[in-house]
Amino acid sequence: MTTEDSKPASDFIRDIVRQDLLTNKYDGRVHTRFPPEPNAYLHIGHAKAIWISFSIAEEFNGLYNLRFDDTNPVKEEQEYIDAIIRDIRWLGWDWGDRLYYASDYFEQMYEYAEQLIRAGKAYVDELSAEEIRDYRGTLTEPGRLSPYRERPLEENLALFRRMRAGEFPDGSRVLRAKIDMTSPNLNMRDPVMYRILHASHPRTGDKWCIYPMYDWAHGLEDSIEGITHSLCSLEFEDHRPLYDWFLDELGIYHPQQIEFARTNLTYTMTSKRRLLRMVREGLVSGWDDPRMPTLCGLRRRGYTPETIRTFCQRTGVAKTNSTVDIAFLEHCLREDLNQRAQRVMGVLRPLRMVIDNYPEGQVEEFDAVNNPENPAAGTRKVPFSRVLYIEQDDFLEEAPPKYFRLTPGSEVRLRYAYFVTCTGVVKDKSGEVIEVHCTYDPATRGGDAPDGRRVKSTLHWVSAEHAIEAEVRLYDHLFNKEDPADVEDGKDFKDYINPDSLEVLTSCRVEPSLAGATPGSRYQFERQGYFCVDPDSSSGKLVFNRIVTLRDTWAKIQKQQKND
RNA sequence: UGGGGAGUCGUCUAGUGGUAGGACAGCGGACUCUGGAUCCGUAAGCGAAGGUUCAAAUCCUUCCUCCCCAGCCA
Repeated sequence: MTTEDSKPASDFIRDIVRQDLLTNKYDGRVHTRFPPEPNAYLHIGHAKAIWISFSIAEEFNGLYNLRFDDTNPVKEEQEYIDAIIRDIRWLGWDWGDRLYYASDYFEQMYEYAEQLIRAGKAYVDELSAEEIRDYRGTLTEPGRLSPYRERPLEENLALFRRMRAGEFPDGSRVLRAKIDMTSPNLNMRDPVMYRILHASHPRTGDKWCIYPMYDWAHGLEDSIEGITHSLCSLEFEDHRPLYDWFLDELGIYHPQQIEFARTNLTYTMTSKRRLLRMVREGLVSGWDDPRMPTLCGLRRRGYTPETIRTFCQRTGVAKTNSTVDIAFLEHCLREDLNQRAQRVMGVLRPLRMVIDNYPEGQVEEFDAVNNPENPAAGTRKVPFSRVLYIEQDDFLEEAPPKYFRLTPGSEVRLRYAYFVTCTGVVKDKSGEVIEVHCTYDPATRGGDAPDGRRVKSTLHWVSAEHAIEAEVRLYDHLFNKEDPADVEDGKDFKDYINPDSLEVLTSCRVEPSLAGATPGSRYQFERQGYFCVDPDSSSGKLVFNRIVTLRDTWAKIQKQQKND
């Protein structure tokens, strides 16, 4: 990790683990797991959960498992399994041979269920889903006992076996734990352990028609794998008594569940349901749309795994609900990319510049630094000629205060090349400037004036004759509301989608050294931002995604001037 | 109005009876062949009220606010 902080993270979970190690609670073992349900793609929030579980195991010389919690075949698909594996690998985690599936434990879980029935702690209920809900009571009123609650053990056993055998239709019966219908914790009011689902499972096919519920399955999975610290998010706090109850009643190995707060990001939506909707309704191009907070989206956008891991570490672990400013993620990104990205010149919105006193047909090559943060990255040659392209933003006929770029009569530096002075412009019929004319000072070759005169600005440029065309996709936040999940009455989260989150520029010009750049490679276009070659690129046409802009103090000044 | 959690600068986070610190964002400045990077400076916080104590973010009491739970989802 090049950018990860050197000091080890410390938080309340690490404190607990340290304490457990001290008291030898699990024979000195630390073993965690990340248990995704394969019903969607992973997003930045999952990256945090993965980081918490995996980095803790790593730090304490423990082990970590990747385990698919595939207990609901109605929603789960192989596509998601494959994507999740790919994404976690990309983040840089290696679980060795410890890739598991809850479905591999179905038989064992079934046996445990029979054990509980024989112990008089579970029963087959024939109430309908609606009735069960009704019998459960409310937050303030206790529930009522199901009329099927006191069946003889043998009858429960027989019925449960027939459930497994497929003798009953979906929804007709469930297996319930017999706990306490008056518990103030609703999860303890005889929770459902198994439901009948005649659905084909991505891994077990049609072998099963009863599937375990989360609360019943999860502790068993942890127990079977010998997990020591089962880390999950806050909403499962209420479920912990149930997690404990099942394991205690069964008398089997008992890991401890510890809950932490999820990490949210401003201007970002991480609800699986809504992300799925955006994909299905075509609001984005897919799970890997570079605007998506999914790991594959961030990857395609150009984020590095190191950035994400650093971000996870620096935002910390706590039990307080938190929403981190996305600017912090972007800060981690820039910090990382600044160190590693090769510099290059690219003009997004080309404006033709003619240097009138530069010899026609002449071409010079200038040495350009590949990465000022890393001298070992060396230099490259950039061709220069009489006709160039500069950025439209870098010329203004009437310059506002503090505008240091090119303006009639002003002198600026063309990066690595010469000082040029603007002598005039050419306009089209509508009065739009379509060409600027300059003269250059041959004495400033390389970019420095021997007489010591200074310019206030340095512009990037490309030689018109040598530049290659490219498409550049400019991204902005997908939502224009700080908390898009906070949907006001009568609105839909779609109302908060930023209509300007994507701008496609098709006639950009980049320096010739970029020819042959491969998808996934990242560059800094000087003065503009970081860009990543998109897989949509073909041999004849480069497509870049803007990962993030450079910090832009001029944009800030402009904003202030606009407000004044 | 049941139960479970959480409240420290705008945001995230340290602190565990002894000077409330860091980071991002903000503001100001230096430097600069990227208005980048870097560097320096600056403003800003213990949810409230009582109590214990020489001393409280920290311990006690009461209150307030926010989040989660009534799936045969996870």
